[in-house]
Order: sequence, then C-alpha cells, then structure tokens
Amino acid sequence: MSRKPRVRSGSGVTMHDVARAAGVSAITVSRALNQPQQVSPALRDKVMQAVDALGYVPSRSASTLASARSRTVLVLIPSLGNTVFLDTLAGIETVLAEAGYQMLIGNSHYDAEQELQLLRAYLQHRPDGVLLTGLSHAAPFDALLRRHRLPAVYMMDLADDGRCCVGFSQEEAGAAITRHLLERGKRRIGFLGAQLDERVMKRLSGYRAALAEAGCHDAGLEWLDPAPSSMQMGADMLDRALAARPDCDALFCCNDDLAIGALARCQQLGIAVPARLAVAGFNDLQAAAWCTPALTTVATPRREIGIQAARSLLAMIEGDAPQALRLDLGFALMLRRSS
Amino acid sequence: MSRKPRVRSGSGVTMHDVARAAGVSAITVSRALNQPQQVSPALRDKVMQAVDALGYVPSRSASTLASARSRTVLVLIPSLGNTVFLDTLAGIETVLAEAGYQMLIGNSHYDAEQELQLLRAYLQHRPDGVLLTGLSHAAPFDALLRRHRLPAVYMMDLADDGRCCVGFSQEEAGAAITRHLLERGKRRIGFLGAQLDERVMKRLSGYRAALAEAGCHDAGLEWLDPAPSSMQMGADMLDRALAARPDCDALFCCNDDLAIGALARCQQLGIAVPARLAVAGFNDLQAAAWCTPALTTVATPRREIGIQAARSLLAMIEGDAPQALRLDLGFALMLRRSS
DNA sequence: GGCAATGATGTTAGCGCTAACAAAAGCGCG
DNA sequence: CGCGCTTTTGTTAGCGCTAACATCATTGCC
Repeated sequence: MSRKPRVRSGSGVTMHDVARAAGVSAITVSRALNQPQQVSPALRDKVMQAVDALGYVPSRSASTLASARSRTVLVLIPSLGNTVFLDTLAGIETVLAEAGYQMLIGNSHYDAEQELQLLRAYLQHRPDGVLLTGLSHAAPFDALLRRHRLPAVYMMDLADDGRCCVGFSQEEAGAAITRHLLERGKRRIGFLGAQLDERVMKRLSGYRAALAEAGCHDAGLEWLDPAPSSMQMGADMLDRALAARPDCDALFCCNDDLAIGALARCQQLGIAVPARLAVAGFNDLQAAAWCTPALTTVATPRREIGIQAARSLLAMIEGDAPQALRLDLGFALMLRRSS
Repeated sequence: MSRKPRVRSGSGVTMHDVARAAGVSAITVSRALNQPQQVSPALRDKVMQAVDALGYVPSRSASTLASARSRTVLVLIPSLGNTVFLDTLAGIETVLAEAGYQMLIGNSHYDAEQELQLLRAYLQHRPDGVLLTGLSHAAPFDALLRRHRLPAVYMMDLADDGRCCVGFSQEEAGAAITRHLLERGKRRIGFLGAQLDERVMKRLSGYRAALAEAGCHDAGLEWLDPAPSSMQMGADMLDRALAARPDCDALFCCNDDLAIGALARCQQLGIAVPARLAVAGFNDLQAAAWCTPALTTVATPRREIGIQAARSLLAMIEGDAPQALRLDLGFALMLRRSS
C-alpha cells in the first residue's frame, strides 16, 4: 500500500512567518490579534498588514493547546429534525458568534446512551462549556460533566436544584392549554403523546393536574406512544382515540406535528372542529397558523431560550455568575380556530 | 480587576499519565488508541484498562497539532431553519460519525459575504474538507478554498466543470413539475418565487423552458421576491398574483412553504383547488402530504445527498478519487390532490 | 547457528501557539 | 535629573500529542 503524502493543512503560514514579515516577535502578533489594546497602534498596523499580505489564519488547535481555552461550546440537542431545537440553535449561534465562540452540535436522537457517547466524543475538543436540552440525563453523563468541571446550562425546562437553567414550566404550559379547553366547555379532553421524552411527560402531568382540578380527569382518554412523533402518527392516533372513545370532545396533542396530522384526519373524516372535537397542539410551529382550521397551540420562546442560555453559559465560562440561575421565559397560548 | 484562576480544561489526565499507569511509553498508548492492530493484545488491554481507570479523554487539539489532521469536516448551509438542509445534515452526520470525523456547521443565512466570513473563521480549525451547498460562491471564497487546498464537495446541484458534486438537476425538476401541470390541461401557469437563491432561479428557468416548449410562456405570470420564503409570504403572493392575473389557472411555487401558504389562502377565499387553480410546491416537506388539499410537489433526495456527499469527501480526504465526480440522485414527482 | 526480515516498543523532536516572567522604554514629578 | 511607575515588547518554556526514526525481540530459513 502506497503511503499518502502528508501535507500540512492550512495555507502553511504560521504566526512566526507573520512576525518575521512584520519585524516583530511572535508574541506581539498574538497580542495584536487577541488583545489589540496592549499593542501600540504602529505595530498593530504593521502586524495586520503582514497578516493580510500572507493570508495568515491562526490555528485554533495550537491556541487551545497553549491557552487551555478552546472558545468552543458544546450544544446537545435531542433531534435535528425538529424545528423547535433549530430555533434554539439559531439563537445560540448569534450570541456565540458575537463572542468569538464556536458551537459544536451533537444530536442525541432522544437517546440517553447516545448522549453519553456524544459527550465523550466531543470532550476531545475540550469545550469550555455545555448547553443541554432537558434536565434529566444518564448518571454517568452527569458524572462526566462534573469530572471535567464543565459549566453547563440546561435549556427548555426549569430546575430547582441550583443548576443553571433557562426555559419555562412544561407542566404549567400543559395545564394552561388544558384549562383553555375546559373554558371552551369541553369535558372529555384527551391527550395524544408521542416520543414521551421528559418534556412531553411534564406536559401530560400538567394536563392531568388541570383536569383533576376540574374534576374530570379520565385515564382512559390518554394515548401514549414512545415512537417519534410525526403528522402520520397524529392521524393514526386520532383514529385510535375516536374508535376507543367516541365521546371524546377535545384533544391536547403533545406537539404540533401530532396536532396537524390529527386535524388533517378530521378534515378527511368530516369531523367538525372545534364543535364536535376541539384540537390543541404545542410549540406553535409555522404551519400551525396555516392548517385548516388554524391550530390553537402554545407558543414557546425557543429562540430566546437559546440566546439567554448562551449568555448565561458565557458568563459562567468567564467565571462570573449567570444573570439568573433559573430563568423562566414563560409561554403564550395561541388561540385559533381549532378550539 | 481580579484575575480569574486558570484551570486546565479536561479532567487533566494526559496520555503520559495513562502511559505511566500502564507501564508503557506514551507512543504505545497513542497506537493502542489509534492503530490498535500495531500493538500486542497484552499491552493493548493494559492500556485500555488504564484509560478506563483514569477516565482519559484524548485531546483533539494536541492530536491535530501533531498530526496535521483534524478529523473535522466543515459543512456550510444557507439556513438552519429549513428542513431541507437538516435532512442533509442528518445524512452527513451518520457517515462522518461512523468514520470518527466530526462536523462543524456554518450557517450562511443565504449570504455570500457571511459565507466567506464563516469559511475564514472555521479555517482556524483546519478542517480536512468542506461540504458546500450550491455551486456558486464568492470569488474570494473559491480562492481561499484553493489556497488551503481543501477538498470540497458541492451539494444539491450538478456542476459540469470537474468539481465533485452530489445532487440533482434543479432545472430538470422545475421543468418536470411544470410539464405535469401542462398535462393536467393548465395553460396559464404562474411561478411564485422567494429567496431567489441559485436553486430557485434554476427551477424558474426549468419552468420557463417547459412552458416555452409548450408555447405558453408568459413573463407576466412570474412573481419573484428576494425576501426569505414563509407560509405567510405564500399567502400574500397568492393574493398579489390573483389580483394581477385572475386568469392564472395553476401555480408552481418554488418551495413547499410558499405553496402551503398559498393553499391555505385558497381555502380561506373559497378558491377551488385544483379545478380553478392547481398548486404545486417543491421539496416534499412532511406537511405537504397533510395540508388541504394534499400538495403536489417534488420529492428531493436530501438525506441521500448528505450521505453520498460525505462519502465522497471522505474518499477525497484519504487521497482517493470519489466514487463519482458528478452524482445525480434524481428527484420524484409526488402527485397529490392539489393538482 | 547466523543472518535478514518482520514486528513490537521506545526515543526524540517539534507541531503553532500563549502564560509567565523579564526587560526595556516612556512618563510624571519633585 | 533621577526615582518609581506604567506601558510596550521580548524571551523562555511547555501545552499534549504523533511522525520519523531507532532499538530490541522474534521468527524463518538455509
């Protein structure tokens, strides 16, 4: 087997080349780039000129190795296919980019074991901090975080144990939308749940609490399926639910995908929404406002969660305290035609 | 200002610690981890035991610096909010993860200048290769790629100039869906376009070609808006189009977002779809099958594009030729009720 | 048994950068 | 003018790893 020739990546220009070209020492180049105010304007200009002339691009690896700071943040999310997390990612990105940090994205596919593997793999990059989705993670996962003394911010939900978190109360939100259905005069309100991750289960428990409060909780109106949610699944679950309980007069779907599928199925079957069956979703995806009839749902501050979580994490990385250890960004009911 | 204490990140365990614990030299640890077949089973076991016992996590920076290989691939996409690119990312991820590579994701927001900045920023990580969306990029962008001798694979479209690309013919796809509308007996077929990126313009030119072929191209039936596409925008454009040309009998929307918005507006206005106005979209998003009426659209092999592009890139990184320099994965018409 | 070929392990040097300290230059003020 | 002070620049060492070479043991073969 012939050995492949080894070529240094990058354009091959190092900080020393820049230093030589500018007639200064390497450390001056380093400072001109990283702490410009510490270098006299004259030298700074000379350095910058040399940088441009040579097309110098600093090596992050060398910098990380020498300074023990990677200026990199690890973001772990459960799914790349879900708009919810993308909005959050977009928010994170704006904050990190501005601060000169870069973001490593890990997709755990809603699997605790995979999440652990991802953390292990990405630790090789020595991230300065981690942004996590949800509060509960595998025990070895938490241990690994602690062992590496990694600042972490938990997104999407609220903890009460001193961990830094940015989100809203999933339980409260589930209760709120259920109460809205109650106010609309519905009494036999069903729950469609898929994926069954931590957040879905909390919405479910909010739903139960609200119904119990009103004295009309009925365990026979809950349909749960651990498979990933999709519109197809929403349609299928609607069929199942109505077959089992034709008296059901409203449905709270744990997310908009399910709700949109259920709604479409109602259209096909000629079921009057909301008169015969009211439908509510969760997340307020773009499509929720555009299906027929428009979907009542819960708007969640996903982008803002990303922004605030990234800010808190950067503060922790700098050794400061985050603005708030427990940041509740709330949610909003979007009341539309489907209820 | 008090100086923050500096702490090495990572758990602080280095390869030398592992070597000492296992009673071997550092290079043996390195080999046991990276080229296990070069180390005798006995030593390999001892090393692995020490690795586990100490919780050693290798430092990617040090490895990158010493070996001039980062095992990292840069992926540049125009948008994080678009499911199209997410499916592609998911495909890329599976291939890269399996090969032990990691993926840096850059979001250019459909902006050539930002894309250039991103490349510059991410070059600091010395990626071993790049996956790009679309064929045309800023001139300095191409120059930078060349200067750094970065293997690149272009996704989503097909080039004829020797660049490695994986995708399908946007133009052909645009023509195909237009021909379908012609076959349905429509003659005054309009085009709704937003974003107006390279791919949208190619779909437009396919649309024009198909109509010219049939002798019914009418430039007055094209509505183009450079703003980002959304369902809201689809609804607005439908209003505009019908106000300007009430004789329009079909619409090819450059993507499903626009089409779904237009379709919803038709529902609101009581316009009969497809009898009075047929509607077609592009991409086959999940929601396309679930709107009312179900949307005719073009299914694109997004995930497969990611997979094949990543495979080709890995081959190029290893110094081999990619399986095919120009890989056409085709597309499929999804004919549904809206036409 | 001796010698080359093969395989397993070790030694050395250095990847490109920055922390920490050192030195030099400028500055204010009595 | 000379003292301490701040500001600017430089020197040294080493971050954790791996390529390249060196060394040592093993094996096969005549």
